[in-house]
Amino acid sequence: MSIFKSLFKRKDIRVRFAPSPTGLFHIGSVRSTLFNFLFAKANGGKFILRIEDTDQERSKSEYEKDILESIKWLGLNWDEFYRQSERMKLYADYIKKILLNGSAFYCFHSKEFLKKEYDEQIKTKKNPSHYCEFRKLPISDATRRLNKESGIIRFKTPPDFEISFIDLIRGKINFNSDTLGGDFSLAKAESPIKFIPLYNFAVVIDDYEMKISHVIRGEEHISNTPKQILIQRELNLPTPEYAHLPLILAPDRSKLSKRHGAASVMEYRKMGYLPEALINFLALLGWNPDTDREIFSLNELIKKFDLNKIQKSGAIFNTEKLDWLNSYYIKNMAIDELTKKIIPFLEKEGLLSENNFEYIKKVIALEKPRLKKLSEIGKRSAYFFKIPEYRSELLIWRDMLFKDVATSLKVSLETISLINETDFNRENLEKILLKEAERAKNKDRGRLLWPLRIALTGLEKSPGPFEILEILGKKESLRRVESAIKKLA
RNA sequence: GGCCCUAUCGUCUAGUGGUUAGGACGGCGCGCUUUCAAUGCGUAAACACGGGUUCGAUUCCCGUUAGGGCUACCA
Repeated sequence: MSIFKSLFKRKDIRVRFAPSPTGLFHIGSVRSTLFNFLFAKANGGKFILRIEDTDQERSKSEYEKDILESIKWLGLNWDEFYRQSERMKLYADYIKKILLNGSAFYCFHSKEFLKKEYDEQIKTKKNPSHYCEFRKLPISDATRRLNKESGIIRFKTPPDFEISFIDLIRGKINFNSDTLGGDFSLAKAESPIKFIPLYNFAVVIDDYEMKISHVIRGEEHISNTPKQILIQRELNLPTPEYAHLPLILAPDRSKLSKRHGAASVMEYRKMGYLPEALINFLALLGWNPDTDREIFSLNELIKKFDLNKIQKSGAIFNTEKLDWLNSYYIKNMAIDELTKKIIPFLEKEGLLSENNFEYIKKVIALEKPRLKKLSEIGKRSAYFFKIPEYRSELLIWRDMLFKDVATSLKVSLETISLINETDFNRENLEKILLKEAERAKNKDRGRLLWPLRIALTGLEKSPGPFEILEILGKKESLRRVESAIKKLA
């Protein structure tokens, strides 16, 4: 392809993400959204969000809200927005057209009849299919009948017809029309004038009307593609380029779903994952940027993105790597920004009686390197916001006795109380306390530092005592050491 | 069952007709260290199987096996 041609083509790139609002915005959907977004941005094209809400029974506005909110939170903003329920007239026009040109017809078989036919086919080990005898019913007769009962508009699937298309990720894919299940449905007809389009039909119309150049969607849609191509042919519409993304799998290699724990984006948000971590992780799941790097911002992903580097096989969603990326982004986030993001998590646990931003900031700075998720903050740093509770046995370091611990704490208490408020910082505290610790038996620093740290935190595992002392301040620190000594008496 | 898709360490992946098959997460070990992290260093770990093609296949072809998707008046 010449440079001229490729530059020319780039102008017309239009892709879409087309969710149906029948459930929460799922991790698998994030990757579809992301790859569409990246492809559009990488090629100077447009990213379209289309809500496929033709199924009135199952579509819920709360789900649409969840989808929009999730996409915004991830920063994958769309250029154009459509809702299928607002385009019914358009579909009706196309339905009339396809009816008129004779490639579709009204079917009046009842659901019961269809079910019976299906069961019979299964029983006799035939492939389920419905080649409908209503094909021959004249439209005028059908229209009359429609005044009394509803019908279903079906496509006249041609027999033994080869359909093939090039998938940008997988190459050429072939289907025979005989394997499509017969005369597949296009729309419901509730009256001679009221039509409700079904998935395959609405998709074809919208992809055409929205001038979609590339359909990038999940692998589960491969088998819908030949049906859509058939409809395009009868309506004389161009076929877009197709790229079917591999699925995201649960650890047991099945399709990721709710039963594998959290799956919706908002749940990940609640668990304290950062959008940049989620995006970085999902981008690298089933795609690689041709370098050994692991960390990519959204803009870097746009620069690197290439459909050809997408994997063909499904990828398991591996929480450990997500956690690693999340902790990376937490460690590298500016402290003010991180503090703002974490405050709601502290509030949720009722740890913030007053919002002392500078104090919280110091705490966050200290916990930053050991945080995998924002939601861990409460458990880790509660002792900064309330008096810790713990068993006195926890104060014991190795083979120390209670009286040794009491002595050790008294040394700490005296040492600390000698330091001026103005010099009460980690460097000074470390210098002076370590000097004191050197006097301990076997020069075992733990004899002084372990009981001190427990007195301050009540926790077996925590950051070092010097930093904690500085943040807690002289007064509060002394109070906690004193109360530890009392505990031992 | 039928149709379709897929197959490199446990996981995400790089890679080539001839490589010591590379990286990352996780694991393990060591260093630092009062504990926990962070961090540095090191280490174990893979070409699903069987046929071809070829001087030579992890790489190309065919089959087997395994996994997945679809098989609606859902999308």
